[in-house]
Amino acid sequence: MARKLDEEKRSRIIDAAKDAFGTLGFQQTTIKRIAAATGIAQGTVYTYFGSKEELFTAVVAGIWQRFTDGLNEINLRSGPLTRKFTEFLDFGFDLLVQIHPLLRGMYTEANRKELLREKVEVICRYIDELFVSADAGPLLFGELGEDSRRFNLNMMVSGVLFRTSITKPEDLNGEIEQLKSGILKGLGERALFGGLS
Amino acid sequence: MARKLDEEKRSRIIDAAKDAFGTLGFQQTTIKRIAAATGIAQGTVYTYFGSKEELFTAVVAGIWQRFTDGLNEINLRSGPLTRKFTEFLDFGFDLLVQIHPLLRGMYTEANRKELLREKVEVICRYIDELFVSADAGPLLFGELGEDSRRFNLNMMVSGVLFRTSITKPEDLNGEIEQLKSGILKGLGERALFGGLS
Amino acid sequence: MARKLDEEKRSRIIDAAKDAFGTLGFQQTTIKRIAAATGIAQGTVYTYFGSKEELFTAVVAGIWQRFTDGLNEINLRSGPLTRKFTEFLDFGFDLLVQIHPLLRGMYTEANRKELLREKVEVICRYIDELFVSADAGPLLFGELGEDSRRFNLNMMVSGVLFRTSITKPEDLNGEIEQLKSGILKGLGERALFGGLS
Amino acid sequence: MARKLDEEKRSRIIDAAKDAFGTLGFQQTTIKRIAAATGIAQGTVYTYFGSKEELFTAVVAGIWQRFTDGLNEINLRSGPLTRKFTEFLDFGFDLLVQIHPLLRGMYTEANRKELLREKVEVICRYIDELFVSADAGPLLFGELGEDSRRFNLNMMVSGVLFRTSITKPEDLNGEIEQLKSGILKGLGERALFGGLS
DNA sequence: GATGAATGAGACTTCATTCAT
DNA sequence: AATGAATGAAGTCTCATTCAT
Repeated sequence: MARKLDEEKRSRIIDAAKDAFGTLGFQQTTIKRIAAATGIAQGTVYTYFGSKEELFTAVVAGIWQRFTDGLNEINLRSGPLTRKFTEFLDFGFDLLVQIHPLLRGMYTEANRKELLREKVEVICRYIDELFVSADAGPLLFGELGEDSRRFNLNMMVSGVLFRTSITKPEDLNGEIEQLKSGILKGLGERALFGGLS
Repeated sequence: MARKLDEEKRSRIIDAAKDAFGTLGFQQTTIKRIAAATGIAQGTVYTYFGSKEELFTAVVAGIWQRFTDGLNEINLRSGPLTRKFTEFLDFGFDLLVQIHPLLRGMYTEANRKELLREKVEVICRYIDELFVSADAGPLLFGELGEDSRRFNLNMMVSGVLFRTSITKPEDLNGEIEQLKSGILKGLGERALFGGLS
Repeated sequence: MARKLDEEKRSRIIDAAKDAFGTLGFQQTTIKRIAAATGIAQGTVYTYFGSKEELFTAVVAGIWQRFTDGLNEINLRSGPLTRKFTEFLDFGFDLLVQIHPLLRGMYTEANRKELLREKVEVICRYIDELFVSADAGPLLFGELGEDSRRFNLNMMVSGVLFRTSITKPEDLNGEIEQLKSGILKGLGERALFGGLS
Repeated sequence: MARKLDEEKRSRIIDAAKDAFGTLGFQQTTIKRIAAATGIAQGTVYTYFGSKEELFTAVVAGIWQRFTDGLNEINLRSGPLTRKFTEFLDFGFDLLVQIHPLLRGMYTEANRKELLREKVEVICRYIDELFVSADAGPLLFGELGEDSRRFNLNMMVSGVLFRTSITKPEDLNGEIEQLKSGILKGLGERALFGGLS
């Protein structure tokens, strides 16, 4: 037998690619750089991924996979809404830190934009159901109707992604803290007004 | 007279650049294309702008200038909050349609990100003051505290920009209609609940 | 036994290579493709042939071997000139169909050209002897002297190879029919003029 | 005004390309090499020719143009068939020396093959008309019918091209001498037999 | 011996920028 | 000041060959 296709190497490439795409965006990232960061030859990247584009897609797919896996796991747990939502926030923002560098790269081409829009939709639906199933819809945005609630939720999620994507890596942790506490503070205030737990 | 000629040529370059950057993004836009669209020689672009990057910045600056000019003008008008805000929305989204293609290009480099963050801040402050000075803060996001109101406002503005930037040009008008009506609907519902006008 | 396995694998490689070189030419043929077609690993090709070039040479050598074997066999048969020559034509053109795709690859490098020149020489000598030994030299190109006859013969053979090599695969059979009938028609007409059989 | 597109530079590129394509074939020839031989930057080649393929085509077109120009000029002259044909031979072979390196490159791709086949057709027609209009058809290949005469002529022209394309550059002059004298000798001998001048 | 992943040189082409005219 | 040809660095991807397994 010859050397086997190395799952670990594949994942090292993805990691390096994630960093690089993140730091420089899709266009400015070079295969050379990714290869160097992985410690392999340029050509070897093409053993694992057919093209730069394919590599990018694989990076995004991997992250999203981890995200949905995490959501499912959280859903299986029992516990009050507050805890579930906090867990969701922690998990989601943790992952966002990792996605962060990639977000920018996703604005660029039509198909990737579509990808992103779709993901946002999924996230919003997840959160909405979380609250509605706990009979706590108003916690989200007060006594608005369903449409308005969903609209505001979508804006909120979109806003988080936007602010994240225009934040420099070194400021990211601080920014995320602010976002989290901003969200939770709003929930808390509404709970006060609405007498919800 | 020569000066006037120059200014006019400079602005023709900026116009062509705006279109091109918009259609293709920063990276894929070539100076050659911009020059051709302007009807001048490639080299001449460098008489007016030191580099592609500088040209991009100038394009953004131009748009922003028009935006703040517009805001000031609206402010000078008198009228009820509702009308002012509607005018603001109309004006802002109109401009957004024009910026739209450029937004993407602004996520890419550190300095551009900072630029964008700054602009968002300005917009939020403007809206907040618009409502607060009309004594209509709660219209925005209910009876939340000042911090939460500002946070939600920022998320809303960020969300609009995010959604806009992941929308394909051909879908843009529809998307903007949805955003506008979503915003106004929320305001309307809050007015009902709060008995505000 | 091991030896036998080897020989068989070697010849399978040659067959795949013949097809590949034929279809795509030397440059565009990849070792990977040949390996895949053979059902072995890329690296294994190098166990049997030192380089792509060497493999190409082996392919040509194999074909030529079959050609000379065929000629010898025809020579051993008895029969009138006409029949022998027709058999030669049929056999030669049959093989040519198989070589066809390779011909192109032989114009490229100096050593291969020399190879080709040499083969043409052999073919011409064979034909000339066939006719001369049957006392039918004039059939070939009329009452020309020996030198001229040989020259014309060489041109004819060269011409066949040339026309073949600029014929697209899908037109090859038609072209060969034309060449054959052109050759035979000439012989027939000369036989009429010269009263030869 | 800026530097003008330089016709002389263009032709220097073509010359360098002719040599390179000839020496190495289409595939192995690199733009880098051509640029270096011309003494310009690699990128500059693309100012004059859109692609390597386009450059190749231009090279061939240029040569063919000179060829047909030459034929027309010879046709305009008056004089006996012998002189005209000798002039044709001299001119044709002179040019062939220059084409020589390119011939190989023309066997490779379908469209180029078609090109070549077409050119051969033109040449044959020219020669045939030259002899027939001088009422000297039999000089070509004896008393054969029209079809056979044309067939043999085509084989002869094809044969010349074939032999030329498998001749190494350093042997080319010798080879051409042999081809010329072989052709002329055949004509001479037929003239003797047929009593033609 | 067989395997096929790894290598890395190198190919074509693009394009921001420069600079001779 | 305007022009646009020239530059050359750089990018993605291919592939013959090597070599660890």
